[in-house]
Amino acid sequence: MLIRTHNCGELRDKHVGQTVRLNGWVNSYRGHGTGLVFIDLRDRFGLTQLVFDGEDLGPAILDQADKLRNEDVVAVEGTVRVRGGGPNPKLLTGNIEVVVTKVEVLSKTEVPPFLPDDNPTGGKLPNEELRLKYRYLDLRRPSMQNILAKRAKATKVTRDYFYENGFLEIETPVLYKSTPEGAREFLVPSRHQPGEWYALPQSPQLFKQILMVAGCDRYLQICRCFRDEDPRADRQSEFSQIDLEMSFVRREQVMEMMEGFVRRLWKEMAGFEVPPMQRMTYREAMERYGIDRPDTRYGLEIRDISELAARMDFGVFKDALAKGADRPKFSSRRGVVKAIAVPGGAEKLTRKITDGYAEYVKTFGAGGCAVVKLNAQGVLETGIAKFLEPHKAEVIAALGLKPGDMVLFLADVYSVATKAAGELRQKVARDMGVVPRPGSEGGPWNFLWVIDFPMFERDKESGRWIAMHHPFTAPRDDQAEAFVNAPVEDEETIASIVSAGYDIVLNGQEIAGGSVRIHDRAVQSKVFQLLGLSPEQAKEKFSFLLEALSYGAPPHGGVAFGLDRLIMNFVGTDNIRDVIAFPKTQTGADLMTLAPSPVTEAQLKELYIKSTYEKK
RNA sequence: GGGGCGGUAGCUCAAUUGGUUAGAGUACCGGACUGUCGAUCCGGUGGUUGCGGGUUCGAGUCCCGUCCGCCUCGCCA
Repeated sequence: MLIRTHNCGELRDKHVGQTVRLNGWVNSYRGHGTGLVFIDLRDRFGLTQLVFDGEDLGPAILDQADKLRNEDVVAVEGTVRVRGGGPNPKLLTGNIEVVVTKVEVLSKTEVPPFLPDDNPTGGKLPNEELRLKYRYLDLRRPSMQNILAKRAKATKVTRDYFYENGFLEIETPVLYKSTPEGAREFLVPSRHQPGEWYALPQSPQLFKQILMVAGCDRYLQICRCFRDEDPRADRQSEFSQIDLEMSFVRREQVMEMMEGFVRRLWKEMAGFEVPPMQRMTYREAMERYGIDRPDTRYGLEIRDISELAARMDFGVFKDALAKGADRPKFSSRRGVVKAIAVPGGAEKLTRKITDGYAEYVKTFGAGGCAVVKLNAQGVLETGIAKFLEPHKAEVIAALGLKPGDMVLFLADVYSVATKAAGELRQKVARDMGVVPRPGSEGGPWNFLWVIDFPMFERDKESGRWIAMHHPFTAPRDDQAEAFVNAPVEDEETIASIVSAGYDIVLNGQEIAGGSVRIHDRAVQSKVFQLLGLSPEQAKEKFSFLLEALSYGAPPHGGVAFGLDRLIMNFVGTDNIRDVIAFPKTQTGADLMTLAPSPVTEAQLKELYIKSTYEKK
């Protein structure tokens, strides 16, 4: 084999005159019959033009060139020379070409179902289903190679940063104990213990805490996590986290370390200097943006106008406000009226669009969305104008309205109105064109800490308390005493306790989340009590952790970053499958390997399993 | 589990109100061509319209079911 001396992206003017060997794939063939053939040779480093020149070398070399087709794998030897037909500025190697003297076909290809071309004729890539089936062909596209390279760089920067800061990279088991709260788990049967099962970890949460008890001090892992829930455009059932944990810290130390990491990562990946990150409480985020991961790159903030709305003679508002009126403020079941003022919306948001909003908010459980315009003459128009008219001055003052603005109203219980308003705000922002392009295209990267999450929330179905983050999340340091002393039935106090948790939000997307963990047994017992776990039940589920914590646990805390989402930001895609080498479909299938697939009866028998699935 | 969109040549798409032999570009095959770089020019092969039913004189088109993919609600501590 003609082993390469260079790759296909590195030859320049300075190599002219040298004899070189290149290996790669035939990217395109441009023939000129009996005399001259051009072939672009591709590897992941670039393209180099090869020339088969009949004048210099006689017809034999052209016979060989004629046999080559797109995606054949070849090795060539030849001489570098300045291009005879002028340079091609589109290629890094565009000043030179290699005059081929020897060709070796390393691997002849079948006609591929599609060519790995980032700019195919017609401008559209083959559909994703086909590209996933032939993933190895799709990954040959330069842009996919670029993504894989960026991902590799991001994980290297990650390891460098945390290694420099004293973290140990430690692997934790993939076959693990089932702890069935949280996401649905993937299960793996045990051959040695008939009827018993492993679970694949939703995250290495408990192991990393135990590593702190084990004296590892600082732990890092770039790990695979598994959650058997329906995927989305930005979510796979099998995904990667940058997972870490630190000993002898409180919230500030973890946040400082994370911010340093984000700063380093963005500098190296995007050349962007991350400014000091602002902090916002969960409550403020919910009030102003209706979501716990607010996109603060634009305004359109949500206002609570419940008091004003109560005085309006409008049935929809009155009915909503009557709900749970005796409940405390921010109670999820207390009625509220929320408003979003849209500057310039009167003109831009047509009836058709606002009708669409009414439909849109229904998907989040809201009944609809009332609309009013303040026209260019300063007159309230359309929708519910007549109900607002008697309170016009107050409405204008409360929402800071100017002629030409529009207001969208949501009236419902707090949880529904807030969520619907938050989602609607983002949709309106897209429609109004006020969302900046992602940072990879020059727009701002907007980082934000969200802190002071409630420790507990009521489960929608059962009505029981559930941990908002997970049951090992500590209360904020100044809240621990009040928490331990609060009676279980003291709804208002329990609901007001905030945790020592923190999320990093980037442009409205949660990219990391974590917390300081409980290392105090009184606090941990109280959490279990609230969650309705008896000491026996807690012991059965988490005995290994509780036992570990009882043998000298250092105060500790940690965080996990969603690696796939980080990479999506650096490559500028909104499709998570683009940043995973071998992704799965929405039904968890791998279209290349055709997993999942049936297994033999013998395999099942060995695992003491019988399938009850019946073929239709 | 619910809602929406899609599936026509290897690929990207078209096909009037249900109406002749389902077309185009590209890929592929053959031919021409000595400076191309999305090469060009000429010719050709290529179809179970995802699958199964139904309505109709007639179905790519309408109806029912089903499979697959995507988006989304629920779900994702």
